[in-house]
Amino acid sequence: MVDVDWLNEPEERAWRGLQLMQMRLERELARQLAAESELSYSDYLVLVALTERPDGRLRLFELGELLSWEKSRLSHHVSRMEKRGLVDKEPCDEDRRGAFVVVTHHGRSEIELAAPGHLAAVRRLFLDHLDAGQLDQIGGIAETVLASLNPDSRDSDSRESAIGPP
Amino acid sequence: MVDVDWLNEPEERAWRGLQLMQMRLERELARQLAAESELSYSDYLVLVALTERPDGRLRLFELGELLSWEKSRLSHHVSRMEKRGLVDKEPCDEDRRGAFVVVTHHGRSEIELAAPGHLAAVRRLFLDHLDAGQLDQIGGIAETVLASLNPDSRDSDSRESAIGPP
DNA sequence: AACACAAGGATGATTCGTCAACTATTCCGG
DNA sequence: CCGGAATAGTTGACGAATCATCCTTGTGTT
Repeated sequence: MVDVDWLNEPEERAWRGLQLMQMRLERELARQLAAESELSYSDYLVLVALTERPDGRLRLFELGELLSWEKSRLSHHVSRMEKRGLVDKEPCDEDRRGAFVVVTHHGRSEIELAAPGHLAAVRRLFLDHLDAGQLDQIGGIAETVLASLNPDSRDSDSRESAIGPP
Repeated sequence: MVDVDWLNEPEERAWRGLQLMQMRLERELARQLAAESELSYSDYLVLVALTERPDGRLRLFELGELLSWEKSRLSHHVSRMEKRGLVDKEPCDEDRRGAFVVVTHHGRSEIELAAPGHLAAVRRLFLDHLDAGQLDQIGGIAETVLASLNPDSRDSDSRESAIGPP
């Protein structure tokens, strides 16, 4: 009825393909992690971020920014992980509102256990199908798109609320 | 400690970039849909699949395959959509176990209302940053990866359970 | 100093997705 | 025609994500 600016064929192929691919990959990886470790994919991402730090610790809000997670999700998730002994929460002295998340021994051993299988799966399901040029293409595209999403001081879309930006 | 076959730089850039990009895009699109319509992103996908059919109807399992959703998720979601008057469920005569999902008037009008804004967002956030070559690259990569994921009669990874395939 | 306001997090209700188990029908081999 | 398997879909329980709200501490203004 209404005539809309639909996607043309290559656009649709790229967009839908990407979406479907991503969903299937994540599901497959989640499945693999669940099967071969005690970690969910989310757990894995948190632990990766932490273990990449030399001291294995991050402020909650830093972790949230790294993962692009909402603070509420992060708070809930970290609490669950804490209950399972994968991380600890420690108060922060410099800013007494804040807290650190610290990976525990158990957390480290779990991710060291999980990583090889996970990485193998990432290769098998995804990376192995790409050549170096494609890898680069993807990397570049992702960077571009992410950069455009990022609020590098942008007013996002405060159209009619452009009343009082001090 | 354990030395694992970590991703090298271009691999990591591509893989993490893609993941992050996808998450951010979906969040942004979900946000946009929520703001400008009554539909969630999932609702939108269901309605697109249905309205692409000339008769606006699909068997549940067909819909499930199209979206790559688990049947349980689909069942729950369609029930919720039915309660909101976006779709109907109709029994199937040829196979009396089965059922059709049919888009309603209301469903149609909601998606016709939502589509322009959504497509505009897809363009603004994603497609506009790509040239034709990149579009093609992405499409091809997605196809390849999806093909390798698909169980075209494959035994997936039944390694040691290769005992009794009748 | 006193105030409002922003930032870092936590919490509880609700919604959504997944898992396992279940019903009903159809398919197929004897 | 019968009995077991596979298929279509539902259901309930649980884990996970989101939303709005709230509490505490920092920051900045006057």
